[in-house]
Amino acid sequence: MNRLAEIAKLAGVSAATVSRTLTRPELVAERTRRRVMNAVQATGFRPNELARSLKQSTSRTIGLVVTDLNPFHATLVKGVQDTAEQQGLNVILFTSDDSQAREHEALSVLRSHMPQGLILIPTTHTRQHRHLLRGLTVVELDRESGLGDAHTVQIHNRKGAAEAVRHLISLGHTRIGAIFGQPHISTARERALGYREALAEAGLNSDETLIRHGDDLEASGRTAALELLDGPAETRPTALFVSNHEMTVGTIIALRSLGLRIPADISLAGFDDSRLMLLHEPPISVVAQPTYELGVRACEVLVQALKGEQDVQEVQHLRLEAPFVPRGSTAPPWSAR
Amino acid sequence: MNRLAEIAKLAGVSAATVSRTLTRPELVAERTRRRVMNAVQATGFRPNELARSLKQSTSRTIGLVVTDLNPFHATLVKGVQDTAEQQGLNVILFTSDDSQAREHEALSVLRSHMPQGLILIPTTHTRQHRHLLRGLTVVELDRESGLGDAHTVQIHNRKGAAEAVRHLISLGHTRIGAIFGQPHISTARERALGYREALAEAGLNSDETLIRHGDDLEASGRTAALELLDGPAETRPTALFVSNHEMTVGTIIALRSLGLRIPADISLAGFDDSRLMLLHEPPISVVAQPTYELGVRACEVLVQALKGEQDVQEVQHLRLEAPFVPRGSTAPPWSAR
DNA sequence: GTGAAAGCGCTAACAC
DNA sequence: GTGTTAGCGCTTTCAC
Repeated sequence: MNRLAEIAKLAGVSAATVSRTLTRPELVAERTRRRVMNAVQATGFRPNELARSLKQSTSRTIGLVVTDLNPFHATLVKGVQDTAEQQGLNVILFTSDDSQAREHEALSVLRSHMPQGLILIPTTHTRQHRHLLRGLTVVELDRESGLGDAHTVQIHNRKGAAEAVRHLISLGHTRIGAIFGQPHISTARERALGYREALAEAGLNSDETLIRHGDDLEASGRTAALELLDGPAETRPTALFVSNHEMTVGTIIALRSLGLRIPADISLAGFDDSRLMLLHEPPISVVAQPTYELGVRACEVLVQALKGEQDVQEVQHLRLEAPFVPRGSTAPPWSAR
Repeated sequence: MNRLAEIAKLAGVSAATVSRTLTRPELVAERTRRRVMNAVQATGFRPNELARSLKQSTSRTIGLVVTDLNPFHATLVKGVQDTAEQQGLNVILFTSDDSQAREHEALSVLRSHMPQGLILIPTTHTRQHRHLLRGLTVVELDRESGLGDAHTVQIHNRKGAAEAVRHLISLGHTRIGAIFGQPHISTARERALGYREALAEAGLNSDETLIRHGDDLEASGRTAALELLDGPAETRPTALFVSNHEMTVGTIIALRSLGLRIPADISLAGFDDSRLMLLHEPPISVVAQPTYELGVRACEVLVQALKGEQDVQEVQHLRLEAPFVPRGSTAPPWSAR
């Protein structure tokens, strides 16, 4: 006998009535409802989600695919999770590591779980996995893949980057090195645009030899920084703008290994705030993403989209502010002299 | 028509044969198998996990309940995730925030998903949720709740803590303040034991006024440190041992606000390594947990337990080494003078 | 307002 | 080796 039937027997009603009591209590007479609820509470019964989802052809589950699980993503995930829980949604988590195979697997597995929707940090492979997203409500988080029908929740990347670079320029820097992520990722592209925009405004022409593209991981930040600083002090950059957290960490390590003092020998502006950035001596100036809120908003957008499913729903494109926070790591050039 | 039946029609076989081809291909004739696989590949078919799990009364899913989602947990989760994926297991993630209600909800929801097993950072409430774990293979990670039938994967807390304190003693410290988590949590208790053990070995009697208990969050570390250092320099501790990462961060912040230099004015030994600890100036001496590996091992223990389900299986209790890593934050007392 | 019955998509006896 | 059939535990018409 299935579990629902047990409760039914206990309460002296049919299985259908138990089900109704649990899902649409207004359809059930007050007295019956009470009897059923008593039986439910006494046994600690909770309907089998799998059976329910199978029957309804959709689950109370959403997928969350992140590209990695560093502190930035952890905060993102927490924002999504907390919000999802409030909505009675469960989260199945995947990490794509920016890999084609893993993203494919994640999306494929996910489909077989009939999720209500999906929150996804897209990768450069997402477009070719388009078919795996068919019929799913998708919210792209942090980056965007260019798929027209997905909602997006991002920050003002260009603006944030421009602010940081303007700040460096206002301090008197003219040779500002930059380290971005891979150019086919939207965040990297937009942040690079902001960098160029700020330079152009100031009448500085952007020198391509001062630009590097890493892969958003610490090691590539280190390598890129070492390359940028591999030259005589007279010609090398007097400031660096690094466009994500991990690569900023890599840059800090590189600067140490070169014995360069921040900001005396070189100014550093990073991206993504963290306690590391805050507690570093000196504290690192950063473009501070509202990370937790990004997660929350992504989930909210998803929930809203799921609710209004019937209506002709507008695709939402949210952009949150990511203010530049000047701290001790940025100072006028040659301040050591 | 259900999706399996579609494939069946396409390949000119019955649904059962498609199912067999996918789950136990050795039972199907070579030729048939090829025809089925063609149809499967052509359509990108993947069986509905919900239906499969419902039928089999168990899913290819495991639950993962963490107490929070800070960088330490993120690494733990990543270890679990990566390993689970290799085993074809999906992870449903929950955060209990050490709250009774949230842990209850997490475990209750989880049950309704018929997971194969559960990896759990237990809380002080876990024992009273015992009934929600019935029939589930459980691996307790990081801490232990004392439930006899759960596997556990932890570090040598006592040993790690003792090493750290011995190091401080060997530097000449005799008044060593300590900040632990709540004493009803196993890690806090064990680390406190290690602290006392090291003091006892050295013939130092442990002074209860030098001990504080926080809640493993940053703010409580800050508060506790401020309390411990609220006194004349002559009587206050010359070194602090803080038994988790977040509270160590809080302590660093407290020391800064008091204008105390590390290690000149006070030595600091923390728990849990991170880039923050490493890049801090000076780098913080810590008991370094093998965090990622803890996650991996927890998942491995779970998988192994699931495999050997039939046999009378021994309950596994793993303890990994957490070596103390001395760095610049610990030095002889009064080294400033 | 409630019950009977069908069926979500799959797997596993059991028959052939 | 393969097909037929029953059923996992629930929800949802459709009757009454």
